[in-house]
Amino acid sequence: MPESSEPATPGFVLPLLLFASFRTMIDRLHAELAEQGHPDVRPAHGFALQAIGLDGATASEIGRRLGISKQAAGKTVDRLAAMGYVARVDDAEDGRRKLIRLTPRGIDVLARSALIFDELHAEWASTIGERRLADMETALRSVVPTDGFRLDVPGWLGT
Amino acid sequence: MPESSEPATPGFVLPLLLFASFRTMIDRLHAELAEQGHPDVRPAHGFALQAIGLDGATASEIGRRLGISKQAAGKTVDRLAAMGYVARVDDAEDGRRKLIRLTPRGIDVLARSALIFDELHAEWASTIGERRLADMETALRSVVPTDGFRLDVPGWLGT
DNA sequence: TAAACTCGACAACATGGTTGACGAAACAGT
DNA sequence: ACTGTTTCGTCAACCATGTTGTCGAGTTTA
Repeated sequence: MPESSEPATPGFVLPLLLFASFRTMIDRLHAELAEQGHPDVRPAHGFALQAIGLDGATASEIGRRLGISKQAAGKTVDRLAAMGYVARVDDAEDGRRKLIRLTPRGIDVLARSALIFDELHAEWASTIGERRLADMETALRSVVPTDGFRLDVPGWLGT
Repeated sequence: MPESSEPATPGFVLPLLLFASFRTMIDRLHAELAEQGHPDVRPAHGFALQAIGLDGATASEIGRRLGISKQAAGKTVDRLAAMGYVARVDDAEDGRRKLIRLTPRGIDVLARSALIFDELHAEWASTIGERRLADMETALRSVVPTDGFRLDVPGWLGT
């Protein structure tokens, strides 16, 4: 058969490469974080902490940002609070709301994550070339729906 | 400060792009599969079916291929069997083993997945250019550890 | 003031993982 | 040929992360 009817690489390879590289980055991030005093943070927690941000957020808002239910967000907040990364503070203006705020430890892990990601990015740039890496990012942007990132990484696989 | 000390894009953007594009592909795959008579297959199932393959495999072997415990593999096989995608058959030569085999329905979903992935690959090639896509795959290969793909997508985020 | 909405919490459940235990079958060494 | 070790599948208990439904309390709106 003519080779033009078959792609040079089977189509299923690309998603595997995308996932493997994503996973490689996240694994290296958490290996670094573990060495820097945050051994218990899991990938899922990182996304939740990002969703909370320096300004804090309510559980319902976190759920909206992550694309999960407010109940699920509340449970994740419970675990983060138990680990000392966030704290609930009552809202004086709205008796229903409880604002989730990052503790200094939570801020620390976010700051370290940003640094580590920059280092990993620089490492990849030197491996595959700054130009090619930038081109890859551009290419990926053009195939990803533009309506903002949805951060609901976990759970999306199940149910 | 000089802009050279700051990457053009913050480092955390790249992993988000990688995940978003992986997710986009998988979501589109399953949207297509749902239309083609497989509405109940979830991403996690797809990986397990791939691990089983046309030759079949035992639960322990599936666990090894996916990087999960044989017990977890057994539970996933239970669900796949309940949905009619696989069947357990006793091994005549080894009384301990039970070979997991794809049913015709299981083979069908694998075949359709391969086709859909090829279509998606072609679509991306026409969007971002065949050359650039091939270059991207090459670049990704060079930053992903070479020791084979680990397919344990679910669960890796948790625990 | 009354109705409607939003918030956080509780309960019950599904799914995809984990570890530990255990009997049955196969294998390896004396 | 027996015995000890390994492997296979399964059961049980548990954890993490989701889901839906419910509900009281507080806020907003008509």
